[in-house]
Amino acid sequence: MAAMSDETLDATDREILELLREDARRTLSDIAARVTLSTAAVKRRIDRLQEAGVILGYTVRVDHSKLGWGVEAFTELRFFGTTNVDEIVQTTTRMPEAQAVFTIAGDPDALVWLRVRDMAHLQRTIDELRRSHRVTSTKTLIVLDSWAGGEYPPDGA
Amino acid sequence: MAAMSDETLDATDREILELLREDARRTLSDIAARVTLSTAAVKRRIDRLQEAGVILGYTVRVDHSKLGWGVEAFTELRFFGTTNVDEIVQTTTRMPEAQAVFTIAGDPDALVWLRVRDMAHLQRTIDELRRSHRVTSTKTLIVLDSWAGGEYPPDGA
DNA sequence: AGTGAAAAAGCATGCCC
DNA sequence: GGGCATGCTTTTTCACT
Repeated sequence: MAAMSDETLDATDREILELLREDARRTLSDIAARVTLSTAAVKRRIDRLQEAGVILGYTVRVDHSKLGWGVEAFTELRFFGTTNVDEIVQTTTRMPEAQAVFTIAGDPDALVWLRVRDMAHLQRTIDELRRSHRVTSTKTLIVLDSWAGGEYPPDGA
Repeated sequence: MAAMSDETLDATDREILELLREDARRTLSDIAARVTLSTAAVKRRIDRLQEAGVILGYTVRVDHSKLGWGVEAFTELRFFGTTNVDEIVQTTTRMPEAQAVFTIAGDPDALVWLRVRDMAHLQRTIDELRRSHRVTSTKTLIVLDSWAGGEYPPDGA
């Protein structure tokens, strides 16, 4: 939760993170050329970022609509007074339809990012959400279009 | 938007995608061993998935709180009757605080996923959102905790 | 589509500045 | 913290099944 254990990142570190965000498969030599450093120096920096927990891992970006999961939605959940938040997250995250789960301060209590095949599937998924917790109400926002990305903070930490 | 141009993915393709989702830096030989195929065969499948647009790219997962951007929120936006949706997305996506933007069917009109340094920064960011469009109202959900991940569809497309 | 092997590219390490 | 040189691993390509 705090800043980096030892030191704050410098401009080069942030540049490297941005390059990896764009394409995590960039070679060290490619990155090295762009930040005007040697491959060894870049590798040491990346290792340090990984060690410090700034870099959590690497993943592939997939076009889910190409896989037939073309419908995206957000469902706002409200619970009875004392519902265990961990329990919500635990059961929800096991659903293959859940992309992400956010517990919220205030109203609603949680926000679930869903990805499903079609509207019928969405209906079933929402029903499942309602059943699996002590839900008092849900509201589902159906996504028409989305944009994801965003740069890294250009200024320091 | 439709399924894969040529053919549907088989179980091995989905297994490879899942392995890459867990860790996009796995070597071909590592993947090959897990799916009991040769590295060359795995490479051709991955190349084909990329060619087909199923694989969009590779990215790094970062612990934003370690970078000092520890506050996450969703802001629901409502606009005047005829506001150009593209315009909303265009201007919002230029903000470094915007992680993602979703246009929504119904109410609200859009959902913006924000990541900011602190509450003061959140306030400024929401103000900016309100100013930059013909916004009639906003509602911001502050994230207490989040979980992201989720498996790939285990069944075929 | 898959395999196996050779060539090319990239990575990892040790040593020095 | 950075660079260079070197041995090792991985990727990439190709001929063959």
